[in-house]
Amino acid sequence: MTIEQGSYESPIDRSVFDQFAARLAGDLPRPTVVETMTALLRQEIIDGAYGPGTRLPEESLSKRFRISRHSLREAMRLLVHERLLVHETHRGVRVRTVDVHDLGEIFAARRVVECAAVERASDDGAALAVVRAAVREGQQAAEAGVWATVGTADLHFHQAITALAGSSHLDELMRRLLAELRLALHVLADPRRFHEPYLERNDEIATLLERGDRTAAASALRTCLDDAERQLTAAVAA
Amino acid sequence: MTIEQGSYESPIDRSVFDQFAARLAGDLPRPTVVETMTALLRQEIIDGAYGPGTRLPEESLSKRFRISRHSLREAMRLLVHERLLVHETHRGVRVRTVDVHDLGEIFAARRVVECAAVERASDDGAALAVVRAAVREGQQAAEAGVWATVGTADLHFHQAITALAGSSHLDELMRRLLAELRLALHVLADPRRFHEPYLERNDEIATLLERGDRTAAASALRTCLDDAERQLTAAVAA
DNA sequence: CCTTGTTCAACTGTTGAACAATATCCGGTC
DNA sequence: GACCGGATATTGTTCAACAGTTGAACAAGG
Repeated sequence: MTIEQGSYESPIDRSVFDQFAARLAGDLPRPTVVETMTALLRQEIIDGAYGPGTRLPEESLSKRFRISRHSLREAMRLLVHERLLVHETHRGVRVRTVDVHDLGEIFAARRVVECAAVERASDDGAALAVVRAAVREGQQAAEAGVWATVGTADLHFHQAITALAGSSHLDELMRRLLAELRLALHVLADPRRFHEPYLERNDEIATLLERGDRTAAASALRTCLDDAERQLTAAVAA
Repeated sequence: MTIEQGSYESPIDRSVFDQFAARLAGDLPRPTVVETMTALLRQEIIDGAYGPGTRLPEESLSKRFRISRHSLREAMRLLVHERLLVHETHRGVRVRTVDVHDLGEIFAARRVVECAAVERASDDGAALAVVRAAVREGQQAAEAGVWATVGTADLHFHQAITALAGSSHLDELMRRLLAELRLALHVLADPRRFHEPYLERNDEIATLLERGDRTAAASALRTCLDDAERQLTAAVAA
């Protein structure tokens, strides 16, 4: 996997921006330009629209979406804060590249948070139902053969696991960790080979949780995380 | 405790800004205006310079520090992202007010993270030394009678506890949780009465950790957190 | 008395232009 | 090929301007 070092160029995309703004406007008042831009950029980045390390020059991007440099800068600053972009003074921002060390830190945090969530899970039927739903989401995507969606479902599964702890702060932390992790997922050569085994393993974890056997669930979860870290580390190192 | 609803006004303070920038410049190249402003505002907020709910109008603040509205906006947006400020479209930003519900969420996350850190602590002598140092910092501040510093030392203690997990992500989460918590600490009528008992309790936890008795340490820590939450909840509710 | 416009001042959201500061590229020199 | 100076491109920062909203004061009407 080569590292994309160029910078993204494109003609005017104001329509994409407006469309995204409309989608955000689903509920409350018209979203702000900065809010829209932040959400749009975030989506594009985690979708892998700009390979790791890609420069995002202020002028081209602001022209592309027909927004001012100021609004764009505010949006990018937020994404830097979320660790999806990295910023160097007078050198601009680039899409974050997740290296082996980063992976280690991500999984270290995940082990603590997810395992704790499982061990201390309250008997919350609703929260467990979300876990089960994520498992099914993955199985259906697998039947349809859409392996990218299987990957997304796997992230949903772990987000649901975290939610068992009932802490919005931990939910938010996991949201960011998984977004960061998704950056690394783009380097996978064979998504199916990576994701498929976890369908059954997640199913088993969900079943153990439904039976109330938290210790066994935590143990299985920990093994999953260890394996995933090993595989991803190998993939990223290559 | 009355809730400050006014907005902060003050004459020009460019000197304060420059001084802070110089302090930040200790190591690397001259810090950016936005970086400086973010750090300065963050410090002022957690020091309680602007009571909870205080409005921070863009124009007065930017004039006060002689920086542009844009730079100020970027700084404030970051602090909103850190949950120290809250933002409402067209209504500006206010200093966050931590209510009883927020306290519950903060402590729920702290219980998970800190207890997990203690239970899974590696036998890292350096990390334990930091814990011990925080205990001593509190004891010395108590001897000097500076109870605000005792409170700060207590936060350092819990930060050091979290560091036992060896995860930069968890360290960062705890940094934010404790910053949020500090907002609530300002409502304490009698800091000494609140902080003093924890000097000995923290000492005991550190001792248990040094002996390698993680289970007992985790148990003691959990009790501490429960008590602190109860006290703070009562204080905030009043 | 309460509710419903109406008006106005204050503030935020957003943009464009301009200039300073710095990094990067490029050609010349040794 | 390594080092140096200047041209160029980007980022950092400010100022000025204007459209949109909010909040409050106030008038009109039931």
